[in-house]
Amino acid sequence: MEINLSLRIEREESQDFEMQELDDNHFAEKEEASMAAIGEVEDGAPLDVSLQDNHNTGELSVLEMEMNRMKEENKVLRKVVEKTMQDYYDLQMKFAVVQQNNRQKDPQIFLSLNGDKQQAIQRGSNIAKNLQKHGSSPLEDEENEEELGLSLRLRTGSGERERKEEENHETPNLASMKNKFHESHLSAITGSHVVPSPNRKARVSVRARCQTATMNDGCQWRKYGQKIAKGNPCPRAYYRCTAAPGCPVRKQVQRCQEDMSILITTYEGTHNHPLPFGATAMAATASASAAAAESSFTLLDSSNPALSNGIPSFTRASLLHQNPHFINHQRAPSPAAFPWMPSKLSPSSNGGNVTAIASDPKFRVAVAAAITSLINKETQTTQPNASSSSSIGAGREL
DNA sequence: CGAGTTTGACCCGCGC
DNA sequence: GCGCGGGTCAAACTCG
Repeated sequence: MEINLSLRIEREESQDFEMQELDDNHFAEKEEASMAAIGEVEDGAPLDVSLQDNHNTGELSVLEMEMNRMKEENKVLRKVVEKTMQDYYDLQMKFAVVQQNNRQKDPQIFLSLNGDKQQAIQRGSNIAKNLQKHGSSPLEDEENEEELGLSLRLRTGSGERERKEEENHETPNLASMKNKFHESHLSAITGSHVVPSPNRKARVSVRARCQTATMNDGCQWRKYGQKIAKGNPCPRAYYRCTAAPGCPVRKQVQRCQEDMSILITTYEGTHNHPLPFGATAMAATASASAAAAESSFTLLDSSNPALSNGIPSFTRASLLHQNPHFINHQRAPSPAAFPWMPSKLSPSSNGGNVTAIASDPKFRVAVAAAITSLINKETQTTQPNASSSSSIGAGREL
């Protein structure tokens, strides 16, 4: 199974734009008010002292009113940001569950963020269509990824073959792309021949336009090796997660040969410790993938008491690994709980690319669209369940 | 001095 | 069996 999450991020973040617009309005209004005050002073040619006092106090009151209004708006904006984060986290949890349920049905999931919300929603409906047609072709993906700001690919297939496919994907040429196209369609037609291996590890490949050496994903990494991979002059760097001792998660970072501005980061394994909120976005998919691999064995037993509340225990366990607050609050952890979290949950904060993505309303729309299409498909093929309907609700709410 | 990076050596799987 | 290539190790080095 391969799930492809592609996140398209426009350079101009809408929220930033809105904030900017808001600020501009404030400045315009403020300027207007002060200009009006000045105008009054200028119009009133004889400058009486008491009159000037009146003007000063009037200006002060106008400014105070402005400040109060700005405070109110700041509060509202803060609430919006908080709600966005909370919604995203909830969706993330639900997505992991849904993805687990669909692991054998859907070859690819494609999320995109590009342009306005309407486009995102339209793309969301395209997702559903693509899903019904065994997912978008690799060629389309390739074309799409050319436009990408960031793409997230999740795979749970067995090691070497997929690794080679990934190599092909990273250094595409016409022949290999043709082969891949043919291969994927063949496998889609004849059914998946990827036999789950007990030793396989979940791999999540993220492609992002990034000028820095590595993408800031909220985690703590230590470099342990570097290699020049064949066919790519750019060295591949190997990182190990050092956020907790013994954490098995590793990542490989390599620049795309075709476009040096694209950074390909491949994550492997599941974190054995709580993650900063930003990092959970990627870890959730990796963990869900790992859970899917595990489920091949644990779910074989229908009498397995692991299932409760519609959430398989391993899924909940993996969620708990990432966030111990899941049971108690089912929402984003407070910064106090995780001191390394960025204290300001604003899209423009330096908490990492993922944090910015997570708080992007377009991302929410795209996630909602993808989840909705997934669930729609699921309800068509299987019986509806409680988590699905709640997810739909969440999706619609977004 | 501890943590992180660099880099050559080594291990292992795979194809021929 | 051998060579190749990807992945990892570990000593040396750097940096704060």
